[in-house]
Amino acid sequence: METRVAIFKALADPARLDILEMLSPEIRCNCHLQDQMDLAPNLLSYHLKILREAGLIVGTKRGRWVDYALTSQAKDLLASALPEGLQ
Amino acid sequence: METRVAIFKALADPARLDILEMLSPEIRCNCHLQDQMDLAPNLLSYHLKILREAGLIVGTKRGRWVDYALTSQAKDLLASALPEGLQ
DNA sequence: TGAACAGTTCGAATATTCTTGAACTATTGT
DNA sequence: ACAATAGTTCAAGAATATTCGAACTGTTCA
Repeated sequence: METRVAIFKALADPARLDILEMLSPEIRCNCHLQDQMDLAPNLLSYHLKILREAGLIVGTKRGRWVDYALTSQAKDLLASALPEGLQ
Repeated sequence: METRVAIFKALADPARLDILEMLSPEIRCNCHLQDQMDLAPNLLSYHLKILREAGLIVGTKRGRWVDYALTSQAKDLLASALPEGLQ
């Protein structure tokens, strides 16, 4: 149940929805998100962390940068978090 | 965009997920929810209001009671709120 | 009419989340 | 080694959301 709530909390923020849009379906380095989003770098990190902890995205280091992408289970995770009647 | 966020905020709470489950797909009077949920009546009202304002449920008065049901658009609303890659 | 009941609304207290600024880690290039 | 850069973490304050208790509206039934 906690997982379900964490997923919806993760989605319940404009900045995080924007991030998810940018990762759909492409992989983006943090630096690219940074350029597009007009957010302080630490705030961007904060939002990325929440999405990561919800299991929706994953980041892999590449030199100085981090590439973020939707996880392969993101779709399923979300689907199974939805209440019965809304699927 | 505000609508999208409101929908996910509405889903981001255990009590509200429980309520939605109970309304899937049946119509339930507030009194039934009350019996099942071990929540103070005013708190239940609070959560119902948030779901109502997000457009997910609708309440119709019947005598002293109120029957709650998922709205006909609930599913579509949610679908169109999801980010591209998670549909 | 008036008492009992179902549900909602209000204001204040509490808890949670978001934002800010500064300090920190790790990598690159000189 | 040093300076510069990309990104993260931390502590605090600000903004929101949730909870609690009490008061309120409207309906039923005697």
